[in-house]
Amino acid sequence: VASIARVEPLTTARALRGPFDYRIPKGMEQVEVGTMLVVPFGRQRMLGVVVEVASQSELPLERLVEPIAALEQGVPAELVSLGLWIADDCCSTPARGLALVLPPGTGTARGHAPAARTRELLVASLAPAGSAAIADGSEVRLGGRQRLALEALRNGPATVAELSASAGADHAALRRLAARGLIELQSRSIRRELADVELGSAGIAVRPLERRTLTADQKAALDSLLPALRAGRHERLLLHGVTGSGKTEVYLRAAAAALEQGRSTIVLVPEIALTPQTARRFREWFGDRIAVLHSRLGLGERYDEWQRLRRGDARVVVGPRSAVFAPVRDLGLIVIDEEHDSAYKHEGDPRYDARRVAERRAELAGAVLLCGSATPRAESWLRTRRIVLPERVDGQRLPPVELIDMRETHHALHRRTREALDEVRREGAKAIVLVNRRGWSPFLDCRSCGRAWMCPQCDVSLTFHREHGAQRLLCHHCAHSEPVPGVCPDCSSTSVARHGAGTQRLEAELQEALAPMPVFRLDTDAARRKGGIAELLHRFEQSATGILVGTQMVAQGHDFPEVSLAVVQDADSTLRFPDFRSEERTFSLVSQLAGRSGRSERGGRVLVQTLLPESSCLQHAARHDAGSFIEEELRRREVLAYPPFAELVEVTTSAATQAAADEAMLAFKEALDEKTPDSKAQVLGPAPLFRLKGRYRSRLLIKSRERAPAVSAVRDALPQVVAGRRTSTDVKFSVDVDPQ
DNA sequence: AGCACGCCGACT
DNA sequence: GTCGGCGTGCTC
Repeated sequence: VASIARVEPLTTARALRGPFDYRIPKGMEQVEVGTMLVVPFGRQRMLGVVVEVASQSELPLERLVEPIAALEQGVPAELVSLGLWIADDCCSTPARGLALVLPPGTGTARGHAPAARTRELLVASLAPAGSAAIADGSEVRLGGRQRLALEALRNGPATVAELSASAGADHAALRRLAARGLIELQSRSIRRELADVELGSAGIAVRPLERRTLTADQKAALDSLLPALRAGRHERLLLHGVTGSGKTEVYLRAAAAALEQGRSTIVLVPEIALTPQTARRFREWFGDRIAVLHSRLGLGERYDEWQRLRRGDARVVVGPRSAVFAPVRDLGLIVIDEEHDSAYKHEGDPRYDARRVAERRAELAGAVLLCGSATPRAESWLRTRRIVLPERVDGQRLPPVELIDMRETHHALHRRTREALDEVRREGAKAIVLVNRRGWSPFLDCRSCGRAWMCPQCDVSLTFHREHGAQRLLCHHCAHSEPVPGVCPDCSSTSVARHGAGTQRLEAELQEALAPMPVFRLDTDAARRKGGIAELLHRFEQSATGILVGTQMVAQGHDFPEVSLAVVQDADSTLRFPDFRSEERTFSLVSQLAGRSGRSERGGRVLVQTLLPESSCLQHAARHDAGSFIEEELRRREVLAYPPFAELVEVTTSAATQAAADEAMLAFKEALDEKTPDSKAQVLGPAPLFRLKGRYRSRLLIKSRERAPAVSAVRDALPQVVAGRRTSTDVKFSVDVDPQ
């Protein structure tokens, strides 16, 4: 009789090694893999997920306790194993892996799932005794952290999370302070913030499909998928098609074919902002069998969509990377649109890659994986069967790309670029200008003593921002912001110089130079304002003429037929990045932007400003030759033993001091060496990383021919160091398998 | 991660 | 003596 439930408690602790066994009482029916249980755990009660149901336990039965309750809503078993696999694959914890697949609204909170739109927050405030204690500190004995916490609270109440960031005070320290009556702790119920705006390009009209019949290429692509789709056989396919070659049409037909077999489809897009427009295309075909799933839906909405998918009412889901965890019934197809996009990599713990998760899920479900891109990753090119869509559906040619040598120029825009923009104005057309920097100027210095303005929390220079007359210096890595200096604090000189040009400055300069043509700015600062991206793009589309200035966002997925000129202001900004993927990224960015131009009747052109016009990735991009670029890139990576010919695992430590970060890293490296005495894995570093949000960091890179042994060595060494060695408590480890 | 236990320095 | 910070160990 199966009466034991193996449960993973939903806690983030690294040192905790589950699963833990619980005795299922007679009355508690329907406990299966995926059931969520409220269980007693030590002195606490905690939410956990059943990962296995067994008839026996290694522990004597009388040591086991019974769950307190079972939640109504659980997780499909298929997703439980996917979550646990991610935990392993990314060197994370079971709880964090499982958190990815839980029904919406089921946090990692203790107790029971918050059904209401509230969450509990522990808020600390200074008690009268505490204020007195600060006034004459000598009267009370306090630890360093406690003193810091008390002092921080003088500015008003704060949450535990805030205090641990500012004063390093943890729950335990605060509870002791509370026990002594120096502070008060209150559990405050706060309303979960709900997205009140419809996201994405709500206002943008969908152009009717030019053609509902497939081109010969599209048909060939589809035909090559159908056998596997109909047989329920796992297969991977890379659809390599230039911008405008009709990849979406192939996705639609493939999803329709899956649906004919009674099977569901997951469609992944790189960004939430791209969800609505893709969802709309699919809705034309599939009506209300479409669901949309992303983190900015309100909790209620998200829960409803999740339920519709789980019940099988909706059979096609569109969303960003997290939609790969959609609880669909009978998965038959996963589509990954713009598969090269780095947004598919999740930047929190676990640092999963939705493309890899999709591969795994499709494989387990016997589903077809269909990836599409105009600029595929070298990895996919090498490992996936490929089908080419060489022509644009409208029969137009790709626009000519011109590389402009910036070595002789001191302006942000070359004379030829300015002339081309002026021509756009005269013709009443539209242009897109890609500027890879937010703000006005990326750095400031003092003309007389050379002082540079840096962030006090991070080792980066502050960016000068100027918008609507307001000026600030901002750090792009943390929330730090300070007023613009009038004089240099070191030498009292009043001559402070701003260097370089960002989106704000280009916007202002173009506004002046090209008046009365309207200039629209698209970057994260502009997107945050009311209306957001959608409204901005709508205004650009509605305008008869105009310039769209912005960061990478302008290169993505929005089609404007009247754009006849695309400019990359500084193509080297991505190339200068010290990273083996920088060439691929640059190639892709230039190609994507080129795809935005030249759909107009007057044709189009692309200008790429660069200090390195002879660089091979720009040369290939100028010829629209993705194939040769990738082949060359693959040869280079093979020689240097980079992915896909090797696997990289990046381990980072962070701490309040460099010494602590380094020490922890050395301890880890020792533990790792013990795990892999004879391995062929190469351990590079540790090397210090630049300081971020007040935390000093250290980085270790492990390079290995095979992924599994490297990952498992790291996975074994981690808890040993975290739990065993007495590295100072505030050291944090972070592991990134296959960093982007 | 939480939570309790127990060691040991600091102060009555 | 006692108070309280801080290190250590455990959770089915």
